[in-house]
Amino acid sequence: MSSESDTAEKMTAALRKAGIRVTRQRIALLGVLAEATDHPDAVELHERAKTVEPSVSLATVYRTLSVLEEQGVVHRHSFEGGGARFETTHEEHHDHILDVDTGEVIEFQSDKIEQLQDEIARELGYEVVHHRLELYCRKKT
Amino acid sequence: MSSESDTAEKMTAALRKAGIRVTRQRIALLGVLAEATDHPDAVELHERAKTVEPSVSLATVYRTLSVLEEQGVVHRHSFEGGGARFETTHEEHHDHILDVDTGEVIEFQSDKIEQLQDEIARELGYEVVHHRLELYCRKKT
DNA sequence: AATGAATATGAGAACTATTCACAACTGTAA
DNA sequence: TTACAGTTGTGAATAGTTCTCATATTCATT
Repeated sequence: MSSESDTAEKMTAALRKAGIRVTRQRIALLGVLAEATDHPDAVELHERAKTVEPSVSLATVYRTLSVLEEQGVVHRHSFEGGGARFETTHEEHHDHILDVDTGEVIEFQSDKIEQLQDEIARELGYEVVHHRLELYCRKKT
Repeated sequence: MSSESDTAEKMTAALRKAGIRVTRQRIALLGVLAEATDHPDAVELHERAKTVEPSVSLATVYRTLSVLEEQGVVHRHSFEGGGARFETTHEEHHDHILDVDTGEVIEFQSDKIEQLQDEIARELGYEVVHHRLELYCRKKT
């Protein structure tokens, strides 16, 4: 199991390797991303980053998130309602259950579904580049 | 197999039954929705509706689409990139493949995937209210 | 056909999430 | 330490959608 600082360092290394500058603002954002266990949006990440590096602007948060997404170190999700939400890619691939009452996000993973997706695409002459699977659920009574 | 006017009439009936007024603008929109075989967005639906009823405004298109969604006669999709796109609910439930190169939308249906989704949710103490499954694909070479 | 009351409409302002333009600043390789 | 390309904050701009409000329309009742 890797620590938050491990995760942040790995992301930093990925940036350096790609010739992308590691600025104070980016360090702050990488830090909050690494320690986030939820799926925060850009405004929330901005709030958190400001406690570390008060100068960070929201525009920079957005710009940096796009850079990080391009570098493959964060994933952007667009769940129903509200803006995009982010998480680091240091975990295994997974999809999401959204609790429609509480807004809670639960991660799950199903090889079978992934396989079926590939099969369906293949039969239609396609290959899956990426997918989006979200289950909007309610707690069973 | 039902005709476009059947579909439009069913939608009209649903509105009447719910005590919702059937206006010229709504008739125009229901018409274009019924005959659409693609997945148009609000602006596109507005264009099409204007050819039938020139007075329709974009605001009314949006308002009516929300009403129709509440009444369960249209589905709203938020595919990656761009705004919401709509289709009538007169077909069987299905999910979508999006061709990442051409933007083409292909419909597919998989009972197995649906079952697996229910299973996964159930194991975690949830029941699926609705889901979103989109495969972003590229044509196989 | 006329009435009336609630509902729907068009126009444009407002709003939300995000990106852009640009002048000033800063990380990094030399 | 310098040089310069990449990055930043600010505020303006954009896209998609919803809201406000005065006017117009639908439709059940007469």
